Amino acid sequence: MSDRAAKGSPTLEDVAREAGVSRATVSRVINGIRNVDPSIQDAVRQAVAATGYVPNRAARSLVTRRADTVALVVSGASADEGGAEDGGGPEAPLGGRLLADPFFGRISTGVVDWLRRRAMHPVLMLADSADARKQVVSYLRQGHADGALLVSIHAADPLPETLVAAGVPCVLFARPPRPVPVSYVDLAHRDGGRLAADHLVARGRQHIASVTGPLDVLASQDRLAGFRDALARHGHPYVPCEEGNFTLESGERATSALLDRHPEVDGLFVANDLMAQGALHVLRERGRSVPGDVAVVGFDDSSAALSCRPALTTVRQPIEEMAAEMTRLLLDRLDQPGARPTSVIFEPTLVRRQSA
Amino acid sequence: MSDRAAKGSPTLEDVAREAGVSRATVSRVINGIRNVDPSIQDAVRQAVAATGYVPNRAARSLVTRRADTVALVVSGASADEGGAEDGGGPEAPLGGRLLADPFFGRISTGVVDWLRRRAMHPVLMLADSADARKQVVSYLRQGHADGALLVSIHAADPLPETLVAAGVPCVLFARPPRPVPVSYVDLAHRDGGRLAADHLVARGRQHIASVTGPLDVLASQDRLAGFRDALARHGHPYVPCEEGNFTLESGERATSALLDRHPEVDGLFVANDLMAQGALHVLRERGRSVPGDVAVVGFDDSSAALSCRPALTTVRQPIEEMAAEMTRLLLDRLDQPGARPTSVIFEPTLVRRQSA
DNA sequence: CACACCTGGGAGAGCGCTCTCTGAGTGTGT
DNA sequence: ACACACTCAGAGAGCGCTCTCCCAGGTGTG
Repeated sequence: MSDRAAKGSPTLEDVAREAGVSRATVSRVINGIRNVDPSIQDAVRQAVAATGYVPNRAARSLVTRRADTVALVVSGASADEGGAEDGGGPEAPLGGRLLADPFFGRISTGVVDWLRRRAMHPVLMLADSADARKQVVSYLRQGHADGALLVSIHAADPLPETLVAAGVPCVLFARPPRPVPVSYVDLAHRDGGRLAADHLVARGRQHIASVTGPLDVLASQDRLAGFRDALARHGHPYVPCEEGNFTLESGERATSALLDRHPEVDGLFVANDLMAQGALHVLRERGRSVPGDVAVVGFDDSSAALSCRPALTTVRQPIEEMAAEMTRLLLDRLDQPGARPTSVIFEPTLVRRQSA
Repeated sequence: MSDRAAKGSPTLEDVAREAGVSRATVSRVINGIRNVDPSIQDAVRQAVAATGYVPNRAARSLVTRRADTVALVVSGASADEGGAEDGGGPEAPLGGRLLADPFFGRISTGVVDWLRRRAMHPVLMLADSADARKQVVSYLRQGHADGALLVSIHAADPLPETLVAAGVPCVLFARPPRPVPVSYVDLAHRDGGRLAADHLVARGRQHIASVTGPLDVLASQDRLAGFRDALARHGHPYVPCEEGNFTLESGERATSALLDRHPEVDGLFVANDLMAQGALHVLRERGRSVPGDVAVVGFDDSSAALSCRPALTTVRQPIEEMAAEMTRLLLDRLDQPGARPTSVIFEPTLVRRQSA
């Protein structure tokens, strides 16, 4: 069993000798079996078992020019970069916000789940600075991975274009900010905003406002646009807004500001659950009951939605399924490099709980 | 720039021709420069730039027998396995609890952060079933990764022993349940328990109880043991306990049970922050003020500790640093395979907030 | 009965890199 | 003056695998 430690693991050659056939035949049996006599197949398989043979990945990759690995790149700006940045609110002491975000956990769950059916596993890469981005590109160009799953948040992120230009097959999570010939999965964020608006109106709310996500993020813009459109159709021409940056603390701050300016608010759409949790804190402090005085609708259906009291009514994003689909698209792309880019858009759903 | 797509990227040979030297010399320049004339070094570097050369990882790995990659294995039982399992509480709808846990996010932050200084990146693997575990072992034996960082939760997990037996260099996060000659990092969980006990006593609490983690997890046992020992020293011979499984819902359930049996409780140590959040919910429902009527101390200092109201006083586990150290140990091990296994134990600290 | 055709298996040429070995050139010691 | 070390660059042998030939033997056809 510990041949490996012993003195170099057995090679194809060893197996071939053991089975009394040629290297080529063993190779044929191990990969898709093409025209090999069943009795010889058996002999080879026995020899493999006897020698404890495991194919050497590097040698195979060298000739097939495939790594059988994909990169999962989490991209976003960090402190050393320009662009919209939260200054490290109360949830930042953990350092490296990107991976600590439950959002990322849900994505990797979906990715890993799908990949391992093909005995593949993702290489985790963080692209949070110009340097890191360079590293990612070079890593991919070295052929260590066949393609990339790119989770990019900010609209200013150059990585999607860079990778596509470098000829690296990739699939994005979320529509690229500028048009790029690349596949992606996304959520119909506008529909999500509409769902929230319809629900608040159905609950009889008259003074409806929103805490938005950072407006340099496409998803935030779309959620807000969908929300506004739907409210307009319900006869609400103006929607008070305050911008947050998806952190708990920013949700508290934005909600406070909103209530100061518009104390009459009785319905609130918050662009993610974490900020919605912050909104609940502020409302409680101010003695406003939820959903009695103010109904609150969140977005994501993350674990935060369940750990609040009252539990959040929220717009669910099927992140795991989206991540799985993203992975599927990349694998398809690798199987047939010629294919045209595609996009798959998922529909959000409203999850009703106590807050609205 | 898109040489790659063009027709096979340039090889060492191409660079050598361009620079007018031999392949070997180019290789010497590209790796640690050993005895190469400065003027020739320049020529080679220019040729590299001119051709856009990027070394082929597979070819290099084939001869060096190093993959320059490590695996980050997250191991734990899942529904299809025996062993202590929560039935999928309210936080489970996301599927695949393991990666969605913020705990994992913090670990990967620490790992990635350290690895990329060496231009390395982790391959993410989930070992949540016998099949998946087999896949992990085979993957490592194929030489796709040089070693493994193993985050294993349950005491019954066979993976640590399997990997060590297979001769795969690895480092564990948390002490292995059975003695195995392997390096690991861990927290002084007993000291954490003691910290919580001392704090509750200092706050003048007389009736102190605990919601524990699953007792098949070493860390849970140790936290409880340390807590009990310290209380005994303070003259509290008996500590009412209720077992949870680290989920919010189990924290609620355990706290309810505890309060039913011991309504006099005025100090509570909960073995992780998520369950502590559940405890706060129950206390609020029962009209017990925190910290007035009951003081609550959590464990971890996760983001949950900050999103509660009142914010949790908690025992901080420096997970990112522990993960970074784990990574460092593995890299050391890879650099000098002969070295003896080591262990590094981190000290917890008490973070005081509102709940106690 | 000669010819083409198909099937199953072996021989061998690389994939792109590293690294040892060899040898030419340049100093040093006696 | 010669032997000796020492420095630096090239030649070339693989690492373990895949895959394209190519050939042997069996089957079908005119």
